[in-house]
Amino acid sequence: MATIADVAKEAGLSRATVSRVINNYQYVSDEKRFLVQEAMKALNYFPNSSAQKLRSQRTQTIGVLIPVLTNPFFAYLLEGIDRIATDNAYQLLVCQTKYDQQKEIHFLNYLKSKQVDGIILTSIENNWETIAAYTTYGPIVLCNEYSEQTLVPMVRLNQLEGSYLGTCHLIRQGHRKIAYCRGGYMSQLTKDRHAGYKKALTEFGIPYNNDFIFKNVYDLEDGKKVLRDSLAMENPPTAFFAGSDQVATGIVKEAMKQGKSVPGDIAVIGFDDQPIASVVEPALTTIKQPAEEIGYKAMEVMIKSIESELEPNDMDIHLPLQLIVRHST
Amino acid sequence: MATIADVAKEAGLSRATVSRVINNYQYVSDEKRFLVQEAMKALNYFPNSSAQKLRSQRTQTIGVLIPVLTNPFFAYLLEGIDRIATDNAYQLLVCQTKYDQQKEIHFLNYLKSKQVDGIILTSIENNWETIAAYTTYGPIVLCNEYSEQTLVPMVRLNQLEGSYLGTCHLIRQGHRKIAYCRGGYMSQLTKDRHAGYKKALTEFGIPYNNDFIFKNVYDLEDGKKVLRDSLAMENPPTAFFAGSDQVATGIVKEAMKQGKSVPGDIAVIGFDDQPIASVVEPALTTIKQPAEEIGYKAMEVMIKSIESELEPNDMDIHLPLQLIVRHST
DNA sequence: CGTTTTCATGAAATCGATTTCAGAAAACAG
DNA sequence: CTGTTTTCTGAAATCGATTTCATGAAAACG
Repeated sequence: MATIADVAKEAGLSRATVSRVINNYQYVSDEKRFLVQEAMKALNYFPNSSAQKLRSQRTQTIGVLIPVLTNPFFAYLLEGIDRIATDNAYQLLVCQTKYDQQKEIHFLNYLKSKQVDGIILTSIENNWETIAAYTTYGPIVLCNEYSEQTLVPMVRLNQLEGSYLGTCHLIRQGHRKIAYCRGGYMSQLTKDRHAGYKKALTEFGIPYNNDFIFKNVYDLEDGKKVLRDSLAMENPPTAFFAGSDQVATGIVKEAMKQGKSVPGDIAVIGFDDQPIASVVEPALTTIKQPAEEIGYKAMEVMIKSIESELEPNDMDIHLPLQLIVRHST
Repeated sequence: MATIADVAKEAGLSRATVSRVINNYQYVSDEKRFLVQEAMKALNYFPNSSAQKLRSQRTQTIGVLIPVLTNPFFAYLLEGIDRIATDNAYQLLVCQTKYDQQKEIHFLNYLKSKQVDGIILTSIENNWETIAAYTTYGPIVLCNEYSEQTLVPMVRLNQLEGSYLGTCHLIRQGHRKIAYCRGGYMSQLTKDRHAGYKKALTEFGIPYNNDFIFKNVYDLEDGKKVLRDSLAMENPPTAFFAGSDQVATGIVKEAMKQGKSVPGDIAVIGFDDQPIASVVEPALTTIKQPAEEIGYKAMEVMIKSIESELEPNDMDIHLPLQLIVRHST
């Protein structure tokens, strides 16, 4: 593969001038510019990107840490991030953490090795102090998941309001025994959702029942298990608030299989509004999260961060959540 | 950020020795190795990855070209690729082509700029000669999509057999008016599927009807439209063979909405066996494609390619397809 | 017309690592 | 005890670009 020196020789000019043409610097005469371009074509030249990165100290690459690619919510989030990245000539290094602390640290170190210009976190596995330490090495943007601090920009939804809305909806449908399904680790997002659920119960004077909290629930199969477990209870819940549409779908499918009617016997409400939510029968009532939009904003803020154009109100961007009522409630 | 020179100074040794410790070269005395490690810790040193890549001419990065991230089939494919990549200390540069020729070329050029060590193609947008020209610059592996050549390794399924199996199944259920939905561009994969469909018809003496071929059909909404269009036909098909579970789901949902019974009035068969296939009611009969396994194999072959350990039978790996009969037929 | 800007180019330094080469010290063999 | 091989280390070259600095020519200015 030809190098910049080869091109310079071919064009009868210096490496500096070739470099100027590559980076279209304004003060190059049309004549020389043409010579360089011809030489580049003749030699089929492409600049070595590692050399460019090393010298310029810019990688035009953003690391995106996501738990799992196959979760549609994150796929859409990534789609949003990618859209803005592509428009601005940035590349994405997609890093799956699989909800693992070590992996998260490993990927954060890409900032230290200058492999990426910045990192977008869509989930948080380590405690905040650990992560905060990395802000010295490059911009970090939080999206979807968040933390109670103001050190790095965040793009988020009001999760408390989301679960509050959903729970109120269930209560207004007459339910008083409402189960709530969540993941394992109590992240800020999880805490807020939990708080919204509790707030609704409290407002309507419904006692909080710890037996109605299902933990470590992530996917469709987990949802099915939740429903089966609940039926084995002495005093089972009549409504379920799931942490994702996958889980909600699992609950609905299993309920139907067990001969229960939805929403007659059991009401279910999901989170996300993924395509699956309108496919399952009955279609899911759900809290819509604008995944792609979160991605757009996060990447926009990241670019501003890199170009030091961050404004105060970029630090905490809120996007609206929306209750979508279908037929599962 | 500290450099290798700082570490060398701190440890009272040369840069070469530090480098040897980083790359754990065997001939370094325990004493010096320890000194270097201490110095690295003390300075919180991480090697600059661009410098490493430039000097070693290895990026440990593979470019993966996929049409769209939000299509679950490709998400699972990517998941498979990522699994093997992670296990072998490779990173993935995920590149969405959005079925665009220019973008595909753009990403292939990463090979020329030595930004990636190799490229995995999961779809093909340009003609084969164009792509073949890039094999000079680094290994290319074809996965899922393929071409009738033997220049680069391929990991694929017998698509002809897949659609043949599916069509035969529909015929055996008594259908003779069978529609077939496909995308726009006639790739080899699309051609083979089409051939399998035709082959089944021919074997059972059913005439091929061009009106039953629906083109440019990709997602759920397209599927719904197909069903509506078909109902407007004078002599509508009684069965549909869809190119993906998304499309099949759209057909099923719309059929139910239009008051048709599935599979009573209309039978539908999908492709992929995505999660959605078992969620929709009635659950889809489909041709299961082992997406993750394709990803595993593709990345394994890529690594072999890079390490020049490719064997003749790695050049064309076939994985089995499977007809899964559920309730939509 | 002399002086200051602006434009255009090249030589050389630089980014931060790895690798080659050469030589010293230690281990081993005869 | 000498000669050979193996182990260990450092100086310097190298990977392939960009950037700084210097310089001369051309244009603009008063």
